[in-house]
Formats: sequence, structure tokens, C-alpha cells
Amino acid sequence: MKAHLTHLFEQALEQLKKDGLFSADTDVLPQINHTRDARFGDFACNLAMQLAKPAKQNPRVLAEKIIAALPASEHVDKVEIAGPGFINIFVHKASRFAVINQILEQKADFGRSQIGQGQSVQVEFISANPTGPLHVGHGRGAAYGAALASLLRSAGFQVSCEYYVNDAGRQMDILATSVWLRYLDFCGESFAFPSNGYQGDYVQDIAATLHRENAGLYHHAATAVFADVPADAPDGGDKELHIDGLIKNAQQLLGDKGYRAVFDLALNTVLADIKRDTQAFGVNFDQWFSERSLTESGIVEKSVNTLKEKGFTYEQNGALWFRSTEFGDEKDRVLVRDDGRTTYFASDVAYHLNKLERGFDKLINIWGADHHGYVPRVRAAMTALGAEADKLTVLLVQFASLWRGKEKLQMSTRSGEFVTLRELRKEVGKDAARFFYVLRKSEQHMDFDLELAKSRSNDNPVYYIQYAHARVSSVFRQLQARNLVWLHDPAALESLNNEYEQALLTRLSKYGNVVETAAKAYEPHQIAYYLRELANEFHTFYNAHQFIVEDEDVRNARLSLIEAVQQVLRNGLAILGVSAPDEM
RNA sequence: GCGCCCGUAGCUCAGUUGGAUAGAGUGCAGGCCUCCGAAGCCUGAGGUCACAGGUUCGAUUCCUGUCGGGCGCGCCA
Repeated sequence: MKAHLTHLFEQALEQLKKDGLFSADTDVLPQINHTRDARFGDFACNLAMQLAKPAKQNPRVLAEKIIAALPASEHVDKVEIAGPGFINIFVHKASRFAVINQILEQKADFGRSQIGQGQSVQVEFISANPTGPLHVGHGRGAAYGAALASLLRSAGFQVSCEYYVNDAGRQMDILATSVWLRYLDFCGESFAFPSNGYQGDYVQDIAATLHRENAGLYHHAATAVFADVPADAPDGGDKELHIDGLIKNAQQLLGDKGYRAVFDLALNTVLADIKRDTQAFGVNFDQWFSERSLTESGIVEKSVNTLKEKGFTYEQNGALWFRSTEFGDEKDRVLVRDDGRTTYFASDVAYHLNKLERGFDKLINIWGADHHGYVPRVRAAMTALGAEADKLTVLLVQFASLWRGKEKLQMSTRSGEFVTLRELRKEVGKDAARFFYVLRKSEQHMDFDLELAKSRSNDNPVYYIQYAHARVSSVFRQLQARNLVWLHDPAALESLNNEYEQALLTRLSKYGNVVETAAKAYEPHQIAYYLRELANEFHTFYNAHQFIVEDEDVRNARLSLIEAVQQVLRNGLAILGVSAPDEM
């Protein structure tokens, strides 16, 4: 409908240009918008106001000329000039009902759009280090990424979801060493656990498994383990040097094979847990991409060499640097450390190159806001390597600060002080958690109060929307109990006249547009707000009128309407990853 | 110090490439079940859109500055 109206105004505009009202190169395009108040009709066009200046005429006078030039249309009932020069369009009654037929025919496909034109998009999100279970801080990225992916699918993109597994690097070494030390505990060794080690219970669990399956295989005396290790922080030493010393000793005492066995057990256990967790959260990945595989296949080395050959690197203090400042970054970055190991950044350069080689038209990375300084250097490297950096979009998700009532909680995987995503899910449920996370726009800071989410979960807006869905199902159960049947009769829709029915028709007709604007802006929260409004209008209608009435035409028409409402609620909730129950 | 994000009702937040009288939830005050589910509906009070300039027919929206909050500025990941 919107496209149809836009076309009408384009024709009117062409006509006025021919009439010489203003020059032919005026590059104003007609904009048709849904009105927010029924008094202003169904759609409004502000063309007259936009043209007022180039045409040097009063917008209201101009509006009359535009209307005069407007071709006739079977869908348009009347047009009016209002306010400073808005042209309000009232759609013909029969055209307003058409949306119900569309919804009932297209069902789950209603609202799908083709703006994506089948382009392939990769969405990479969460990608938390596999050094511990996912916590509530990761939940926001998880819910946002998953909702964005299905939103883009609805908009006609081919979407692939990926989790980048940081299974190489120092953090993983710290985890492996932490597990091994707990294992030595089980072997009867006694020592102070490093302050910088991973302290969570899950580390103990992995160590217990290691001990159960390999009783004494990795046992070494504490004196050997702590030999030549610098003092820990509480004893006046440095916690980083302390843990690095322990890692080094672990690698030497266990040997390559033994160390790798401990390392892999820790990695695989944590990763398996993360996979179970995301799945239970309704978040599914097409690909789990290993950072280690990049190093092992030599792709990282290749990327670094390419940068070197192209002359974008230099050596300083024994390290190899990338001249990212030449590409807009604020300082140059290290690719290879003075000890010969490549940096995380080097892996990431290779990773993004690899993504493009896999043929995606568009790459979307969802990162925590703390990584924003990282964006320019990745783009810099892609540009330097001749890759199309503009295919990459980085969406930053602001932190959710976690509160328990008035107390702000710290979220540190290292200290073991965190609330896991699993705990949250068990407390408030998957649906409420998914909805709550995605209700805020991603770049907005967010306070997540556990007390509120847990103790008053019934007040969560998700139930309000699900309740509307369940109520429709309930009406149809009631219909059956009274031995009546619903027949969708397009002709009967004529009887939908009252303000409640008209409001719902208007709302339903906006759905496709909401999906498109939400997808273009990467803002799934727009769907959530739309659904709340739709549910609100449905509840209001429900309280004001009976659906199962004597008059057969009215009954069938109202049932067709609420069936359509339920379908749209279901489609929208599906995008957000929230279930649509038939009873609650 | 520099960079990014944010500042809208008591609280938590929407506000569609700038548009008509700035909206929800929650909290507060009151009303609605003999009637398809009251996890619902209706009414009311509640605002200097942080502040000051600028751009224009028109600014919560765009630009500049000030104030306030968050984050980043590693040979960590």
C-alpha cells in the first residue's frame, strides 16, 4: 500500500515538474508515512512542505496543486490537507480489510520482506572465551545476536550464525593451569592457589574428572610446581608474573602431550557447557570457528607475511608492528611479539580475511562496547590487505550492569563471582530472559536487576504479549465447546466497523513495515514494542466486545480478525526467540 | 588528556532518513468480572526532552560548546 501511494505521488511530482512549477532537477522524493493518529487518516505525505522552498510557494497552496495532479486510485477514499501542509490519505474501506486475507493466506510468511534480496550475511556473536560458563553479561549479546539473525532472515537475507572460539592464547593457558593445580589438590598436594587463577567451582569439577580418569598420571610435587616461580601479589609479588611462571612449569613438567591433554579437557568441557547453554537459550550457531585452527593451518602466518610484503610493517624492540595509523587507527599495533608468538590481533586479521574468502556479502560482528577501540585496527588491516572493509559492520552492545536490589554486582569470570546465564534462565525462564534483554536498544546502557527479574517475573511484558496469544486460542476452544465453527468469509469483513477493530486493522497493516525498518536499523527491539502495542489493542478489544456472538457474519469477521492478530503475534515472537503458548 | 556510547515522567525505557497536542511500562489515586481467561481493561495526576547557542517553514531528532554518567586508550583476549 505504501509503495502504491509513493508511486502515485511520484507521478504527481513528475506532472508538476512538467508544468514548470519548479526545476526538473529538484531531487525531492515523496515520503509516505503511517500516521500516528487516526484523525490524520491512514498515511501522510509531507511533500508539499519539502517543496515549499524550491517552489517558493506556501506549502498549503502547493498541497492543493499536488492533490490536483494526483492520479486516481481504487484504494484511496479521500485526501485532505492539514496542519502546516500535510497531505493526509484515507484508504478505502475494502483495502483496509485486505490485510486479514493476506495474513490468513501467508501465515508464518506474513511480514517477510525481500529487502535482503537473498544476500548472504554472517552474524558473529557471543564469542566469549571458553574459560568458564556464560554469565548474564553474555546474555545480552546472545539474545541480541539471535534476534537480529532471525530478523534479517525475515527481511530476506541468508544468515549464518557463528561463534568464534578463542581456544588459543594466555587466558586458556591460565585455565588449563588452574585445572591442573586443583587436580594436584585432589592428589594431596598443599599450596596456595594463585590469585590470578580461575577460581570458579567448574574448575574444581573439571579437575575432579581429570583426577578420576587419570589418578596419578599428571601428579608432580608442589615444590617442583612452584620452583623458581616469582611471588604472588598478596605476598608483595606480581600476580601476572606468578601465574606465567606456573604456566611455564606446567608445560615443562607435563610435557607437550600431557599439557595438551589437560588443556583440551578444560577447553572441551567448558565449550560443551557453552553449547548446551546457548541451545537451551534458543540460540543456535551454524559454525563454531576455532582460533587455534587458524594458527595451525598457517593462515595467520600467511596474513602477517602478506602485510609484510606489502610494506605495511616494521620491526621495533624485537616485535613486528603493523602501520595501522596509515589507515586511520590512532596507533600502530603489534602482530608478532618479541618472543615470536603472534598476537590475538594477528589471528583476528586472518579470521576476518577467512570470513570474506568464504564468500559472505556482509559481515556483522556483535561486540561488547569495551571492544570499540578495536574496530579501527581490524578495518585498517582489512583495507591494507585489499579486502572490502566496508562489508564489515560492527555492532556494539553496551554493558548490562547487574544489580541485586541496590547492590551492584561485579562480573568476573576469574574470581568466580558471577551469575551464570543458566541460573538466570532457571530463575526467570528462557522467554522472559530473551525478551527482557532485547527490549532495550543495543547501544543503550542497561540495568538488569535480578531481584526485579526474578521476584516479579509476572510483570515482565513478555507475559502480556503471550497472554494475548493464549487468549485467542482460548476463544477458539470456547467456540468449539459451543459446537460452533469459524468460517473465514472475506465478504463478512465489511462488518468490522468499530474503533477497536479499525485500530487493529491499522496496526496489522504496519507489521511488514516494522520488520523492514527494524532490519535496516538492526533493531529487533522495534518488534518487541510493536508486539506490545498490538497486544494492548487486542486486550482492549477483548474487554470491550464479545467475539462469539449470534450474528454469524460479525462472529466470523471478528474471529478472522483475532486469528490474524494471533498469527502476527506468533510471527513477531518467533523473531525474538520467544514461544507463543496456547495456554498459560 | 584523547576517542566511542548515553542523558526524555519518581523509577525503567520507546519516540520510524527532522513533522501535527512528546508516548508506554512501573509506581501512585480511583473505577470495571451473573458476560469468550482480571497474567486483563478504563480514568486521573506526573515533563524546562541535561544546559546554552546554531542550522530552517519546523529540532527530542542534525551541528558546536558546557555539565553529568558509562566504556576504551596492553607485546591481555
